[in-house]
Amino acid sequence: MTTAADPAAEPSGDADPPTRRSDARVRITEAAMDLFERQGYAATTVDAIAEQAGVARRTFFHHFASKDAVVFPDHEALVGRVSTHLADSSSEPVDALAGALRIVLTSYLADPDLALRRYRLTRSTAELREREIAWVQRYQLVFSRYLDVRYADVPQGPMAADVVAAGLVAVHNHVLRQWLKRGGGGDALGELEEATAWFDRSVGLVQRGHGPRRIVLAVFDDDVDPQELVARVRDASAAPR
Amino acid sequence: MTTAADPAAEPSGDADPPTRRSDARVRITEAAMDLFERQGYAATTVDAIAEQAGVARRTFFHHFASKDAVVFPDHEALVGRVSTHLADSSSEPVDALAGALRIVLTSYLADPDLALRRYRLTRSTAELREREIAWVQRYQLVFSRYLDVRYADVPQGPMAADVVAAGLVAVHNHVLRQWLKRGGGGDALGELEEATAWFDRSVGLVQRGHGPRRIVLAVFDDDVDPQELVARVRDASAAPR
DNA sequence: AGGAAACGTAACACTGAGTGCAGTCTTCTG
DNA sequence: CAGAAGACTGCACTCAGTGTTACGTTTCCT
Repeated sequence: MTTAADPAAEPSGDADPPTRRSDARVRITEAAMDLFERQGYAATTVDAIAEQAGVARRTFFHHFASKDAVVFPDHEALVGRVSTHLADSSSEPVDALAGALRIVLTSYLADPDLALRRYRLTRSTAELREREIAWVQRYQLVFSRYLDVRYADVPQGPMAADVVAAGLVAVHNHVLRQWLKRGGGGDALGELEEATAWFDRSVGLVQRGHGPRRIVLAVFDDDVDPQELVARVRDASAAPR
Repeated sequence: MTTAADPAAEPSGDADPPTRRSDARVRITEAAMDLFERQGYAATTVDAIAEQAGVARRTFFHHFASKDAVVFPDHEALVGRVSTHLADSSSEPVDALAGALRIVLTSYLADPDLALRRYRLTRSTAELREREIAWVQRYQLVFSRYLDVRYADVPQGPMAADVVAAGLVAVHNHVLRQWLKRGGGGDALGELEEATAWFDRSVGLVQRGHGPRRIVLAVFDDDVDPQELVARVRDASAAPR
């Protein structure tokens, strides 16, 4: 069994000679996803994946640390990209984090088909769900550490950092899940933008700029021109803090 | 090996005959924690645990579904207690959830020694950390489902439910972690109370009572008596919504 | 009390994930 | 072309987890 050196699978009609650089990794992921979907995750052995990929069993474990890692092949790289984005960003904390969420969501949107297959798979397999949760926690930890520094001076800083990190991750996951549930349609990135803005508005912890939330006490004559009153309130609300 | 029926371990000087109901479970957990702490989690085999507990290997798996389950023996029951608490509670959503957090924290506080041993263990073992995160997610899901119903009418209801659930879990974990980090001292329950109150105050999503956040536009004559102005503002702020 | 059901425990055999190691083949480079 | 680097393979091994059957004890029912 595991008949090695079997050059059978090459469906894509490429003209160039078989550039066998490291397509093994790709073949393995495709074979794995295919088998997982058809037989279920638990019923698929690593042996079966290796055989279908035309690869030795040991080679599977050279590319992926475990059977479940094949379902989330590049999360590690994504965490890295998010970290560097935050390290390089100089904008307001919540804006930087919103940018980080955008990076993550975009990576899902880049291949909707794969995202949906993974979604169906994780929905049906408790083990994979746990693994995914562990990944999400990685992002949350990165966020929390990032905010810890910026919230150093505010009263409940470290706790606020944890809460805002958890909240923003929840926002992202909510938007992503809605998108997945409706089969990948609609403007998920727009919804994320809207959702982060909503979060920013609704959660009083965010510390945009500096100082506490403003309260404007305006005193007018009771015969003030209504139009002028509206204009003044508008200007005061829109003014930079 | 695995010398069975070895009635050696009975350190507690009970007078009654060895009521061998299910002390095997207790013996297993104690043996496991002991070996995990001394040799590390990965280096301890289930065989070794069973042998030290004076029990057959198969018996271990009759009591615990997996090697890691022995570290979190009664989380399932705790999730159940939290669920029923929420189902029975008729107070304001956030108060009910604060009560749920109190239940969870109290269960840690009930046995500080065990909590601290578990903490050290999970800190040093990635596999156990993942498992713990999965448990936390269970609570968050229960919270989120609970809030989903109560936030059915507000604009961003489902998302607010996710965000508040995540935030409250983060609050709990923060308080718990602080308590664990300082070795189990101080009034953790009091801190939790304070922290949930702070969350309630700071997060505008909480929807205590009903209706959106108020904006009061007050118009006064410019020769208003300052004391009267202060009094009126105080009364307006303190008024029930 | 006698007997049956329920349960905890035990022993055995088996599958399958993951690891360590030693060796082979491919490919890139001087 | 030789040689180094790295990808791939084969094999043997450990250990987690499962299914099954069987045995003893406890408990509960008649």
